[in-house]
Amino acid sequence: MARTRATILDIARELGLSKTTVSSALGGSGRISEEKRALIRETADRLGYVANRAARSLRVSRVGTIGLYIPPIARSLAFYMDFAFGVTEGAAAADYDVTLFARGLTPQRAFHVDGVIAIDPSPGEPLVAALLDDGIPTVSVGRYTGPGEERVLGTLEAHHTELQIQVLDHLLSRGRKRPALLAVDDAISSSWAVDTLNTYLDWCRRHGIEPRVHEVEGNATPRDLVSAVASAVDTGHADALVCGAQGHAAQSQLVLESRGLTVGKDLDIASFAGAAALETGNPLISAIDLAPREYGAAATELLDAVVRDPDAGPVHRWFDGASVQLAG
Amino acid sequence: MARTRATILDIARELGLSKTTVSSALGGSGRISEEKRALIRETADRLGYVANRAARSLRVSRVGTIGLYIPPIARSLAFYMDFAFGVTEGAAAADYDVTLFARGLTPQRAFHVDGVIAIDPSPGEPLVAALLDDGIPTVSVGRYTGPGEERVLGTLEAHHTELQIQVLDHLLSRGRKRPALLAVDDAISSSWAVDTLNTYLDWCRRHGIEPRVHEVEGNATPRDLVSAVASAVDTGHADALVCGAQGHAAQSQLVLESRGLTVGKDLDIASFAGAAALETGNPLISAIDLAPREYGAAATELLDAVVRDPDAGPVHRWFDGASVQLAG
DNA sequence: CGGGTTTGCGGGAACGTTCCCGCAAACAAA
DNA sequence: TTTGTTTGCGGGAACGTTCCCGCAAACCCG
Repeated sequence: MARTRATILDIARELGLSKTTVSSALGGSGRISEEKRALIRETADRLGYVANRAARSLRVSRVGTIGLYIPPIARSLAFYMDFAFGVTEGAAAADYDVTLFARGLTPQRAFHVDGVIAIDPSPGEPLVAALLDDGIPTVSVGRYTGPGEERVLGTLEAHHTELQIQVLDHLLSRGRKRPALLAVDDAISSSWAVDTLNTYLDWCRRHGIEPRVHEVEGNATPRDLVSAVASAVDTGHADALVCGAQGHAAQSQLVLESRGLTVGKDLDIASFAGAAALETGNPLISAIDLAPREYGAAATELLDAVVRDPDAGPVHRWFDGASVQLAG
Repeated sequence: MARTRATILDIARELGLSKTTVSSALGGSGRISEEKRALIRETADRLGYVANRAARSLRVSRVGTIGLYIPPIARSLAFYMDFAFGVTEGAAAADYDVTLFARGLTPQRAFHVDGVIAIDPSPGEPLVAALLDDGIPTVSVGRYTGPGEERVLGTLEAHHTELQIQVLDHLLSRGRKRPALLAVDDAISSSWAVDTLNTYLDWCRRHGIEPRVHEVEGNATPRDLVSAVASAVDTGHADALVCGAQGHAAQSQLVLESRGLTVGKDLDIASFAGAAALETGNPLISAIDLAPREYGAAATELLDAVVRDPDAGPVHRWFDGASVQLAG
């Protein structure tokens, strides 16, 4: 119940040393004999010492915290959640804390971080614009276009296009010549949604395949999805469904199997937005695994780099951890 | 690009006052004339002043941060995500930051918070146990049973049982006398999962109804769900499906509608774990809306209370924001 | 053995706040 | 006028670190 933690001075007193000695012993710097260093370390964790972060921050004017901005999109939350965990893990490794930024957060609070990671920021997002305007070191995961975009210090991107083409090629190699795209009708179209549609259309053109695009609302009801799948299969004679929204692939499988169709035999299903529990790892669905945890960790690493050297100019990195999982 | 923020001293110099005066003017305390207070406030935000949190924390030995522990469960992430946003909003109102605790976080870091909110902590969770052991003020959302449970300072619970009974009663009032429970086979059975099953069994007994429990794996494949639904409907002759896992209600609707059955007419569907985009707000599905954002905000409020008065003894609160949305 | 260099450690200031005082001026009560 | 109280503000210390110094003792080399 001891509500006051041991300080560096307690350790010093205990050993008859000075706070300077203790500090440098614990910090690794300075010239200290090895025996003393070991002794200090030992008593430090005997007393349950843990450095006061506020004091350190005040002194070194580095907060040790990164902000994480997550867009308030109802779908694909699972991806963001995993991403957030990845950020947290990467941050712990680099001795950062992660604080959550929700939309509507007053930019005031943003000053208490060393930098922020914004995942899929939509162009109109005022918080991100405010952060950039205030000169907070910011890393964008996925391209950010919008006010202040020239001040984004780092951008991390995955090879979406290449991976999507791999998936489409794989369907083709399995003889599926009429893949339909169940695209998301994205009001605040992120760069990802736009790119995805273009990739599909391009691919169709290059292969002389007639594109079949079926738009699905962002928060479609099950009934909506049933009819979308029905129109793709029955009317459009699709022999493969390519889903743009997380969860839709698994849901489409439900629809097809309930109708007596066997996925992998009668039809194929693929997902461009994998990483859902029911999609990635499902042997019947070809999916892109964005590896959200590793993605998040990579974002942290990038942020750390630009925080350490803010004048390096905008840096762009590719994330190589994403992969495709091909079915059949 | 000014990387050094204005301090309280800058304001003082600018106005020829002392730091004490500026501090108390901004903090609201002290005896200051109203004109001076206004003047100080004005120049403060002219200079873009924002208080240095580290300095304040050091002085008042209050960090201004709460930790949020989220269990690493693959399903119902959407609920946790919304809950997290709710915590963030509530925290902002009470001038807290929220830092994310993932499992595997070294308890060391936990010292940098004023308290932590643990949502649905499983009994074996070592991080939560460590937090309690270290005397960190902890609020549990849902009952925590496990090592150190007597040190939990606050518990927030929703009226799960009552709400679930309401849902079952509603089904009965619509003439559904054979409701089947699609229960989650929860390895680390949370208090919620256990309570839910008991509620259903109790209710059946009281109404002289034969219980129909169909266990579904935590991360069931679509194919698993299809067969679970099929066995409930075809073999068990269920006239209503009650789903325990988030997302299963919407998915069951997909299955039924694909088979040509109309939800709300041929069969009913209800969800005990609402708050998913496709369930709550779906007029065909009776669902419990846990109101995750408000739930999170309430958790913050409770934590704030126990942090302010840690010696008040364990406090238990009911969350009254949850509701049922009845279909038909 | 005398000069210089290295080693091991301590003193003190600083980071930006808050808060306890003190103190003069103004004001009220006697 | 005298005494007491309120008002408005400032000085200084403290929170726990880190980091720049300084300074003895030990060591090295010729």
